[in-house]
Amino acid sequence: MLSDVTRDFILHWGEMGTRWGVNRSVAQIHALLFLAEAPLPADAIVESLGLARSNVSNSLKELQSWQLVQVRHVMGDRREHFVAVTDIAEVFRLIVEGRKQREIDPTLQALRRFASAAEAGREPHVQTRIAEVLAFVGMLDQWYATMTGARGTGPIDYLRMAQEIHRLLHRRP
Amino acid sequence: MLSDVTRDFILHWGEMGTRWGVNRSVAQIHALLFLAEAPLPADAIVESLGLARSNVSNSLKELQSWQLVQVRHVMGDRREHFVAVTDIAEVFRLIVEGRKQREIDPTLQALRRFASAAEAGREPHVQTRIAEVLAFVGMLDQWYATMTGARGTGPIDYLRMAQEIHRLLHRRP
DNA sequence: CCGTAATTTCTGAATTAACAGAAATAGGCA
DNA sequence: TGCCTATTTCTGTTAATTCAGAAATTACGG
Repeated sequence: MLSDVTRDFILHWGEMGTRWGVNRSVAQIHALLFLAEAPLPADAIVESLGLARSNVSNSLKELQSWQLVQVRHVMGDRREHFVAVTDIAEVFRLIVEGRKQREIDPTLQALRRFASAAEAGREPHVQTRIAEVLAFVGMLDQWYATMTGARGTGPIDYLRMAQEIHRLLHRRP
Repeated sequence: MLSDVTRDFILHWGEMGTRWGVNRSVAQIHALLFLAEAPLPADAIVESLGLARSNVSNSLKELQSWQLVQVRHVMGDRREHFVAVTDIAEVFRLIVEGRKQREIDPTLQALRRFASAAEAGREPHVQTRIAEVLAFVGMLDQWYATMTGARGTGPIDYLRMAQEIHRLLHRRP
């Protein structure tokens, strides 16, 4: 049985998921595992959220492909148990990484094709605009690589650092 | 009649839109206006993309609410013409700003409620996790405010700066 | 090697979102 | 005021997604 807070958190998370192109079940299961104290078998998820077994199974596979959820084995129990990454900064990183791989990278590819085609074409405006988009997305990509590549620093450290630097640069003379 | 590049760009943009929770028509219209050389009346959009007039009307309203598209009036023409923001960095900023207002801010509110409720509750794990999420989202929010609040600097300058600082800090001794 | 429990895959139903067309409204001009 | 054009709102349909249940597969224990 879920507590009120847990239930509300899961519902909100699910709702947010749908807005960001993630299906509700996946987001809810993720929220549940994120708050769970111990690894949960699929059955427990089915009971807690009232979803079909198959749905839970597919959603868990999806979450594993994002590396947000891992399988654990419990001694004397044949079932698989699932845990979510609980470090919120790491969760964030994994989500950004996943979207990058699935969407930004292909978009970069596509933009490069479009840019070539536009150069060959007869539309200076289109050529310029696409070149600018390409440059911008490329820069975001670089920036992301930098941010996550920093040895020993997670996104939180990075954000703190950026803030601090900004304060130094912009403090009143 | 659209050129091949333009058409492909619009299709790709539309596809990306759906992945990020934006409806296809809205994203396509945005792409079309983004590449357009001059302000376009709704009819022209209908013809170019083969959408229903009503759909175009609603989508334009949506885009205006994001400030991504503005209305222009052309002398001697009663119809409204539409232009998109073409500075890609500004487009990026507006999208982030929109999502922040519509989703992050309400989420922050909700998280604060959950955090209070969790404190009152009897689940230390839940309390800790939610507190961490709240802290992290709050930090992102701050960071965003800093990034966009920088006088005279757009996201591009900010990204460049961040990269440069990172290089300085991490260069081999 | 067979039986059982666990899990995944497949298929169809149901829900939701996107969209076109019709009807209604607003805005200007004679 | 009355007409014409542009635009929006409303409503029903279509398409896409989500999801449950059944069937199939896999893994394990005896």
